[in-house]
Amino acid sequence: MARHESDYPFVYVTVDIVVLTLRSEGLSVLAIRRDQPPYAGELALPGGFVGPDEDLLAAARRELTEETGLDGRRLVLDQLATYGAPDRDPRHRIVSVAHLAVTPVAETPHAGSDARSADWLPVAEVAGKMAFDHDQILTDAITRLRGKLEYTALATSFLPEEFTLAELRGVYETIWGTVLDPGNFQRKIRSCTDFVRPTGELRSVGRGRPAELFVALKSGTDRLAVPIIGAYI
Amino acid sequence: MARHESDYPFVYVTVDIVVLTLRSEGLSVLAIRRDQPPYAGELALPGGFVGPDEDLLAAARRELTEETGLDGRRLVLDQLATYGAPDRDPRHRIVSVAHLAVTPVAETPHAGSDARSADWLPVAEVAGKMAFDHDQILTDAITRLRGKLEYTALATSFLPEEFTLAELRGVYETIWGTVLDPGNFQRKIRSCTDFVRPTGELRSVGRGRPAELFVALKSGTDRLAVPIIGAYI
DNA sequence: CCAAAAGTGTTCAAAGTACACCCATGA
DNA sequence: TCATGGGTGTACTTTGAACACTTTTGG
Repeated sequence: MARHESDYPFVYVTVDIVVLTLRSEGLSVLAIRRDQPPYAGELALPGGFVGPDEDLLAAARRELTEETGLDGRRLVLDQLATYGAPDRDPRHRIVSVAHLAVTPVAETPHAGSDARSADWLPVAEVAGKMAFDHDQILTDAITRLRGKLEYTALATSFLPEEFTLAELRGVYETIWGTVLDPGNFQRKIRSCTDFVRPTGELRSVGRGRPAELFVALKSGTDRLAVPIIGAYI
Repeated sequence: MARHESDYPFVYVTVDIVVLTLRSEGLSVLAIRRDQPPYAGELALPGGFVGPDEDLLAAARRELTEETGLDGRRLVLDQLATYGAPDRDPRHRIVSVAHLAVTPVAETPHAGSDARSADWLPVAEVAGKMAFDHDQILTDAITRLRGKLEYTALATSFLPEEFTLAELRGVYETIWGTVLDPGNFQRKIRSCTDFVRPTGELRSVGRGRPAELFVALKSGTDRLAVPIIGAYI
């Protein structure tokens, strides 16, 4: 602080949100198609300016609702990282606080202001095609997600309130890109006393023995006492 | 983005840096005593405004040098989190991007502009006594540090270029607040092929068999193939 | 020689892995 | 009854924890 702070230029501060969900096509991200320049017509993450008296997390939640109409109640949202390269936006100096959100099988989003469309797109499909530095933000979000699956209850945030262990296993398999042994997975999850709880009800899906239903004991970002698998990859 | 961005107010963006090192008193943080209001005379983290065309990380490195005179070369620095509660600074709306830095046994810092003094203080001594939301930032930094020791090479950043395994073990013991078995630690570290490399030289300190010297194979924030201990706490 | 710290060996327990096997359902 | 997915049993392997023991120095 060599000079007084009023000598320093103001900066625009925005929030961007990487909303992830699982669909039949795999891990998908909520992307908007920009209506206005710069990058008009290109894909981008939902986001917008932080209000003058607004907390960063509140701004992220508000923007998400405004731009996509997604209901924020069962949504898990927390801060990812902040991106502030001087040339990341061609118009102004904009520092953006990126957030990571996870939501259960998604309602269809509807485009809000400033966006031609808002849609779920498989992450493989949008990779390398986003405006600004949003490709980097998406990459960082997925890396963070893979890590968080290990030591938090985040996997349950991809599922509805009640789910089977096969569905939970599918979350890990899709996001980690691995195949997990159903029997060992079952034992591992049931042995964690702070992760999920069986409801006692059963659900029959097509052929096969009906599966027991479970509910999550923790919210998405809460830490588990024991990590779930033990190795990244 | 309901309105055009120029309708939105500007925000001040700063960087704050939690610089940590190990001294005889334990884990210590670089704290300045503020010269100007608000919070004049109180402890705070070094930090300052981001320049108009300056990257966030570059701003953190510059501020650290300006305010404390610390040489940034062997310093490991990366982003921690961003703090933006509307009332976190009584003067203006300030969003601060906090950074975590780790440095080997420290030179004495000298106070720079806007600070009466800059000093290493044990973290237990400053806890609960800092200006703004800097107590929270410090707490978050230490939590992050404890986690990063597990899966990155960060522990070596607390040590000079050459160190013994006993010194490395001391880093983990101090920061985790645990006692580790010297024999098991030795085997564990030597079995990681991507963490440290013995130089072949020995160093004798007081009594006891001389210890082999090691150098780090990775920079502080690089991920290790195998986590070091296996349990947080 | 003795104390102290470095480093190695050995044993035991816990956790993860592989896979065989039984259970319950729909077609 | 057969295929399919849920769930359990079990043997094997790997990893970590505890601790005895040897090595190498300074006093």
